[in-house]
Amino acid sequence: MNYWLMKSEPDEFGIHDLRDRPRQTEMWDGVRNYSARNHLRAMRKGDLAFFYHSSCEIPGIAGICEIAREAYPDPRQFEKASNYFDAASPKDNPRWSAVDVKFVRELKRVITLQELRDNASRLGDFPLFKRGRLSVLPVTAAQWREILSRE
DNA sequence: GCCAACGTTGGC
DNA sequence: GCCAACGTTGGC
Repeated sequence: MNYWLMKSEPDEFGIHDLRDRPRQTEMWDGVRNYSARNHLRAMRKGDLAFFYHSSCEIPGIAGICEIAREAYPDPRQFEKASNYFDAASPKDNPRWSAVDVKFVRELKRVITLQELRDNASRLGDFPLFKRGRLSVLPVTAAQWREILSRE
């Protein structure tokens, strides 16, 4: 099993929105960055992901979700009215992928970006700090455990 | 709202 | 294939 971190702006879609969805499941669409997309495609059903709140008052990890459906073509890329429409994406070889995520639980408290930074040495090479603004990124099992131990 | 850090695009 | 210009992300 693999671990991931997925970013979302809580004003748009936060961990509570996922919790309140029918079947507590939602399509994770709109990823328009190739390395993030490649991470989506590497996800397997049952993998776990940190649900990270970005662009908000207190950025950090707010909950845990599970990959409920593996990568499939993101329907938004073909919808002209969508912000995520991509006229250059071939119908027979869609450029962008989505997965379905299912709510697992909220964390007892948000583990903030500040706190993660303060403990960077214990996390080792953590892509959240480095690879720019990637919205979907891998987490090692050791990092997963280390972060949850702070809860 | 600013701006640094990246990623993407497109001219050459 | 280089790289400047441009766009986006996301913390602050």
